[in-house]
Amino acid sequence: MARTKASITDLAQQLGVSVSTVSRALSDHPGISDATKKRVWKLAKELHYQPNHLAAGLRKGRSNLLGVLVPHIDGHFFTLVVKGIETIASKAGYNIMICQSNEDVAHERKNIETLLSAQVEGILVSMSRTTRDFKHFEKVRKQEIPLVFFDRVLDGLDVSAVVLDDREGGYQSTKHLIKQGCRRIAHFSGPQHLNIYKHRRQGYIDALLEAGLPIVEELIFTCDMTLEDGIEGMQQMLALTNPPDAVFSASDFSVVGALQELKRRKLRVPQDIALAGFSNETFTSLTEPMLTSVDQRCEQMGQSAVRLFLEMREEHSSTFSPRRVVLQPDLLVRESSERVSGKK
Amino acid sequence: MARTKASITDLAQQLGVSVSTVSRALSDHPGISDATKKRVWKLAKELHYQPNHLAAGLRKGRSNLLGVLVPHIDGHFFTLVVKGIETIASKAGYNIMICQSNEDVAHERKNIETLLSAQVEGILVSMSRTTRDFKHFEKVRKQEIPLVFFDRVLDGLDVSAVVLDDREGGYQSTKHLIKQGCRRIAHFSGPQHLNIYKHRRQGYIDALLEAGLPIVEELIFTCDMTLEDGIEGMQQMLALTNPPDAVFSASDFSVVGALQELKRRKLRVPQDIALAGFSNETFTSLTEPMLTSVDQRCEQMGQSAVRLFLEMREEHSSTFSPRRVVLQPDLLVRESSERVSGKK
DNA sequence: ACTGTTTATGCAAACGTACGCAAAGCAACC
DNA sequence: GGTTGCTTTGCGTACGTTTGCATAAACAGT
Repeated sequence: MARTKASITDLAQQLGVSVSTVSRALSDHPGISDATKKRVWKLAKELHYQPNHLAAGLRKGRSNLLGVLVPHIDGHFFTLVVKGIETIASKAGYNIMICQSNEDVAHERKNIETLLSAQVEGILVSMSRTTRDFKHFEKVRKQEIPLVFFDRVLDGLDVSAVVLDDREGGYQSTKHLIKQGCRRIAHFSGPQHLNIYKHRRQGYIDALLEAGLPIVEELIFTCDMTLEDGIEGMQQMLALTNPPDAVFSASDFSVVGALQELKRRKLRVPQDIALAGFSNETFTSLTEPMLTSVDQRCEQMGQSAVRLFLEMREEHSSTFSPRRVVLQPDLLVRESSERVSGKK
Repeated sequence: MARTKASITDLAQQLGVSVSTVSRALSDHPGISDATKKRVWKLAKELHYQPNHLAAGLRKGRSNLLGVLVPHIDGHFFTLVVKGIETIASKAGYNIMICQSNEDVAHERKNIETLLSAQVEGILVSMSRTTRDFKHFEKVRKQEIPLVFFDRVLDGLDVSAVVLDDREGGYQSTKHLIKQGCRRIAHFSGPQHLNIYKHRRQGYIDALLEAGLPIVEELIFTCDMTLEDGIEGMQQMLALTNPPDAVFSASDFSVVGALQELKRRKLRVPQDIALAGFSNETFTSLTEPMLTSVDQRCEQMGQSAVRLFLEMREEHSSTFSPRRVVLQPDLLVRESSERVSGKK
């Protein structure tokens, strides 16, 4: 019948009341008689009335939209973060709009623009790998829209962010390896302009120093953290006159590469070389031996990011001071690093 | 300075022209002189003017929003589908709004409502596990909003959908196992009210029949497809007086369970028992032996879904007839099922 | 000097909703 | 009967855009 959607005005006309009355009735405003409310609700059902959030948003100056900008949606990490974000956001009455930057600053810039036009009330972002400056984010600030970074942040920038204590993760892993009796611990690290890799490496260094062990340059392999990089890294290490007795990799993928190479050479893990990765990817508990790794609290990270946004929203922009949430990593010891069969 | 966002009206006032002129200048309308356009653009930059999509959408009756409703965002499959969706959608100028039903019909209903209020121009949905009827989707249809299902669909329903040819996937896997010399092939299957599992099982049956092999009830294990289920299933199979010589599992998780159980018992894969899974999860190429599996074309599925939406959008609703896209699965043979070391 | 065409701009009405401010109706009170 | 107070409703306007139609100016052709 009515092919075009019914609006609040249609309801008003058919009921012989004013639009305001209908509007208020629909939102269960106290100043409307129960009789009228019921009439309105009834007709609304009949006409399949569908409130228009765009219009409401325009009028109220609110969109109930939360923007999320990530490098990409595949993979373990961002997926879980997004899940955490969606869960909390929807509880708070927000819908989320997702964009991928594809690890490209240009895309990132465009995405920011898009999100702003969509009138999002806040933006949660993890920077692309190629992002080195902050200009395009300044615009967000200027509009006084809450901006929360997660995981990937530009260091030394006064912004709200929720991050993992990557240094601690690196520190704990390495310390654990030391406790297992390892003395020459190699480290596979990633691009150093990314805070996460820098910090994981720092943790590694701190643990070594604390134990009075030397920092050996040739034991640190910097790469892109793929599985293939792991294979290559392992090959390099084994070619040394004095090979390591353990590897702490800043990524689970490269540690799997290392594992494969070791197996190919019939070396035993952890007896000959112990392994520890980072991220607690699904597959770490499916390999043989199972891989020690660090859980990044992905889902919690997403949740915290939303909560941070909600807090910022409450505050007057004058009072505003960027907050930072640091999540504690969770070292999961598995077979690949358990040399001492002893109890904990 | 200007703490509140600048609107098109502000631009108009400061330039001493009408709003319509500004509006047209911003959208590069041909009927506006270059001189004026430049003036407008310049001031827009200066004031950090940000177009308001809500307002524009309201006026134009378009939101450029595409709703996506999935059971959950974690895991391999939906993640990649969403990635595919986002990629194509954003190319077509659409933003996506994501909701999770958490495998719960009640949630699903609420999500549909939310998406409709947000004035999405289409909805891409994969049903929750607990959804058995279609009522809440009827509303979407009534509003003449393109509705596209993917992966999980109610059978026998006249809706647009993009699905994998699950029967073919099951058929190919089983046929492959037969070709490898297996004669007693077990099947781990999932909830039968879900079309995907039903079809994979059908493919399994078809392949057996075609090869003149009997369908043995005790070789079919129906479960929830977790890793633990896989372990249990394998135990049941090995307890048979006449155990199988291969397992085709409708999920990669349960096939890993099976693998673990076999290893525990020191049975060799694929020599004693060959294994094949489904979904091509990341870990399938990281286990030992690597697992044969079926790729579901996740990303392509997302892309096709968007394309289907775009087509539906073009058509007059009168001409409208639901289309169905069937993607062909891709059998990936790996070590776990390669008994014949021969060339292909 | 007249019409006709082009080019550049403005007017005003929408889109669907929300809300401040009045006003109407009605009862109760001194 | 006038004042007060309460409940219920309506009027009008605003949110920021877009767009059909009208207008004005400029210029060409006869």
